[in-house]
Amino acid sequence: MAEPWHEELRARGYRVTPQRQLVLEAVTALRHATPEEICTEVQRTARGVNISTIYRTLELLEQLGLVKHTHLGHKPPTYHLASEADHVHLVCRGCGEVYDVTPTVAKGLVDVLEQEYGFETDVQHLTVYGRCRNCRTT
Amino acid sequence: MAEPWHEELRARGYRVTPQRQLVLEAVTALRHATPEEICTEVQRTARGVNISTIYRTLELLEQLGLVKHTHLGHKPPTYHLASEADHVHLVCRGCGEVYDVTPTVAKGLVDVLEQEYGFETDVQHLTVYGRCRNCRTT
DNA sequence: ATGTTTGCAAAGGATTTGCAATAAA
DNA sequence: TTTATTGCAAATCCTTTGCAAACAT
Repeated sequence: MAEPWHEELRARGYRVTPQRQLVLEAVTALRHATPEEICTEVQRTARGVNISTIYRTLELLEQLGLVKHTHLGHKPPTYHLASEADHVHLVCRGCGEVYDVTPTVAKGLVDVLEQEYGFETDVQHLTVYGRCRNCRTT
Repeated sequence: MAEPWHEELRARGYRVTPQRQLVLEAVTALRHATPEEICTEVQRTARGVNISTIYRTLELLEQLGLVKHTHLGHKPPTYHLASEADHVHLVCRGCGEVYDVTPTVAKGLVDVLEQEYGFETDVQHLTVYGRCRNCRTT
């Protein structure tokens, strides 16, 4: 229970609550989960937790730099741990699967945008849509 | 008024209405506009047009392949003409500006994903977040 | 005339907010 | 005790849907 982020919270005048711990655990366990899905996961342990608490907690955790969110197509934003190695998301239009791949795949893109447009790419938020190997053959 | 898509519509049993023409004109004029913004634009000419008509029309026009939509961050989907040359979107986190750039910037990325992961990239739906030249210097 | 399309109002899903009660410090 | 946090309900925002009236063909 002596997790480092507990002190981080208190130092900023926030409080460590069971709800906040559970949300962080859920984000850790689920990877790329929507608020709704996180809520369901949290409620497996603590039934009473309200969806609005989930939203407020995710906002706080993101502010603290513990989690991040991405927009994957139509669906609500999905959250994942910030500490996870940075990755690029591949979203398959066929099966809907989300794959994480190394940011190095985007090196060429990043370099071109930098040189040609002076644009600094946020690689961690890069999402690529398309068709995965499985769905292309079927 | 003898636009080619009019026949296309009728051929499929749909009807050519003022609302549909206005929506297409608005999408043409605005580029990357949300349904809300398109509605406002349309209403400058025809006040009575309802937002639900905008949604239904955009859905129809997209089905016909005349317009496409993209998800740009938090905001509602934005629509643009399908006939516009394909492009990659650069979204600046600083000023919110959306830049269109040639899909060739993604060649490296596309090739790597193809070779390493067997993933077929949908370049037209690629959106890159980051900071534009202006916002980096300021 | 016939069947599509529209405007309106109501329903829906996701997210936010106000507030009194609860719990962390 | 003090004040941040929670649960609840209501409010908002965006989008969809049902339906009768209006319009394109």
